[in-house]
Amino acid sequence: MPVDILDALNPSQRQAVTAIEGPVLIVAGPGSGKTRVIVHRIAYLVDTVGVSPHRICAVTFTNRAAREMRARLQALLGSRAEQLTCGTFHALCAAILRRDGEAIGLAHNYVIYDEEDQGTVIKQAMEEAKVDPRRFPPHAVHEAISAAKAQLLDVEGFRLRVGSYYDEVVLRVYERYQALLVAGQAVDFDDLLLKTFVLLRDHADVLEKYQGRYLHLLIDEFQDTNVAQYQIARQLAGKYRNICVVGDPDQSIYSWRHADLRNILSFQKDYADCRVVHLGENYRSTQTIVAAAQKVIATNRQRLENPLHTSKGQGAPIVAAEAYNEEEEANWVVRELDRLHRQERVPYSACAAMYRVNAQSRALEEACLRYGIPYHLVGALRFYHRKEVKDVVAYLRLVANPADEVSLLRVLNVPPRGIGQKTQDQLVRWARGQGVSALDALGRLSSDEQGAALIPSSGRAALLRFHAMVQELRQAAERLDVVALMDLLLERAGYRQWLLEETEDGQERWENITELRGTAEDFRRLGPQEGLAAFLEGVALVSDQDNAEADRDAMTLITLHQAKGLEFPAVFIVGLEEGLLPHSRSLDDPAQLEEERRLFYVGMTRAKERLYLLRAFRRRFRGSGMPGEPNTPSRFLRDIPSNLIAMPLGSGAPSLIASRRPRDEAAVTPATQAAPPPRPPLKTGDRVRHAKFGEGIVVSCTRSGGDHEVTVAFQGAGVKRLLYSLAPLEKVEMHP
DNA sequence: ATGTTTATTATTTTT
DNA sequence: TAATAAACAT
Repeated sequence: MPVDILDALNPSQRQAVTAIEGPVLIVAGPGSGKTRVIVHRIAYLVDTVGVSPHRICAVTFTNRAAREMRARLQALLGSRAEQLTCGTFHALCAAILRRDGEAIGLAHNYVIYDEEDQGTVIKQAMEEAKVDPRRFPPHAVHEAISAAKAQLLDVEGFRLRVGSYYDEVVLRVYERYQALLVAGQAVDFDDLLLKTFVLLRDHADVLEKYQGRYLHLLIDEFQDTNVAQYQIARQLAGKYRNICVVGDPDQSIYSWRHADLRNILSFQKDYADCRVVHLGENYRSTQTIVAAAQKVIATNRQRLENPLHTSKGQGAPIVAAEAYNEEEEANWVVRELDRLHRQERVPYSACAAMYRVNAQSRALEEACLRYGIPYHLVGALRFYHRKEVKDVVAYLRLVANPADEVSLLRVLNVPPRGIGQKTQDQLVRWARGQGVSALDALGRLSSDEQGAALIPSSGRAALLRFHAMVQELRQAAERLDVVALMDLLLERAGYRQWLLEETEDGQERWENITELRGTAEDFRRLGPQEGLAAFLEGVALVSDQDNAEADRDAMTLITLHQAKGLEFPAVFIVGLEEGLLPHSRSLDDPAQLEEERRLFYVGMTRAKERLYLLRAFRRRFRGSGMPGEPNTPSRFLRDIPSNLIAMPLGSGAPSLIASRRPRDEAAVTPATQAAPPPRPPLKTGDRVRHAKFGEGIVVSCTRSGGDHEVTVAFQGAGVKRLLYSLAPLEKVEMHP
């Protein structure tokens, strides 16, 4: 019902939803109901205006966001939501290329290389181009190529832009790199965009097909799009010009992924008639938090004014505190969390700790473990990055696409088959000489005596056996679905047995394979060939598995980058120190410094009710012994008006953390809550009394961090592990 | 061919 | 610290 769709919206939101003709730019501050607007806009288009969902394309930045959007639309539109095109730019492009890529010479069964694969190809390319990987780190060269592709510069385009010796080196590698991808019928992430752009540019019929289909185009997180993505969007919107982009320049934090803020300016220039809607009402955070965040972001020079206001109450003051080191900092967080949980009935899941670099999660994790607080670490070890998962995927890729040399070399000797580096090198060289793929070269081994002579006889038999196995799998792939194929492969390759019997943590790793098998189940219904292709595409594009235990009441540990788009009633931002938040790598560049500030802004605006800003006086860097240099408080703290900041809990003195003299160490109030606990309070054999568990005997008492972990065998309640500082423990004197 | 030791080097990471 | 890669030994 149309009334419902518009009813729950404020005037500017309503404007954003109903402005359906022509180009629209929605500037949406944090917590302003951005997702809500997008979802309602689509529902409005379908329900009220009568646009077929088939003709709407919504682009998001993560698969997670796409899934969420689809789910919310399902609630509003029911099964009609299924016809909607909704996904990331990469997924959209992958689908277009799968359908029409042949027009630009892309095999229908092309593979998508992930970062690791791309790395191997780069190294190969550097070797061929005779570039010393020690002088030119492969990662940096790849980065340069990736940046070029994001600006839509292919090899020829880049050649024209070469302006330094370094560029020239990059160019040489770029040429080889691209040739290797083509030979393997493979694309990298950047190619998905670049090749789609080229396809739409050079093939009017294909362009017409997609332009004609998409009557409405919506792009979320527009501030984080790169040039290639923007240009593709322009192509798709070329016919109807109904393009709606939503973004917030102040939350642009991915310039290092080639996001280009100038896209917003370009949009206003390219679509001079575009309507601009500002969503400035924040429905998320208290006045205190909004005001502080506004002050912080207002310090940036490169900025469009975008005032934000909230109708919420003033709320609690922001708490800023200094701990002695990262361990105490983490303890402070966890103790306060525990206090919130007990005194104010705040669930753990309402709280998040955010940090600049992943390494900071460790201290927090340890503190959680120490205090028995459940936590959920976001994005730690990614499922599809695990060796065993990648191995199986490589086998499947090889079956789907025999030209994929990277995958072949990955699994050729996994499990070990006695095919060493030397044999592999020989094989590759011979294949190159013959101008065939490595797998085809294997096929020729038995008949070609000359070629065979190049391979040591010991390896030859193993190679032939491997080839026979792959051929068998390829035949089986014609009739077996993905799951059955996977099962066959695991047996024939001896992978299962090897994993379980020969490797460390074999059991655990096998379970990961089982999980992978589980995700493949969804692709069964697509039938043999289709299912395999779709599965591989999904694996390449959906690198995050957020099937994490969402039902558990646990606090969230997350990087500031990953936190974008989320919200929590209580947020702890840790590591507010010069060199960490602003990160040392951005200190010398004003533009990067502004991005660091935006990152902090993103973090602050995740908080609904409570915001804690922590820092450590000394911080150890990657285990380098003990002390760590004294830290200077982050310059960002200076931007927060002191009347919005409370003194640290438990501290008698007023906090001068937000003072204009942050270098004045004496002015900084230490967080007394994080004070070190007493000396070893108990020893094994001591008799203690606990308020709840009654009497017991100390089994052990060990230092854990700044605290003491006491294991006690209680008479009635069994063995418990307790923290001395928290548990209501009392020593019972043995004898008079 | 493969296992072991030492050297090196560290942001962020939606795809 | 810890992860990875190159060098080295078996």
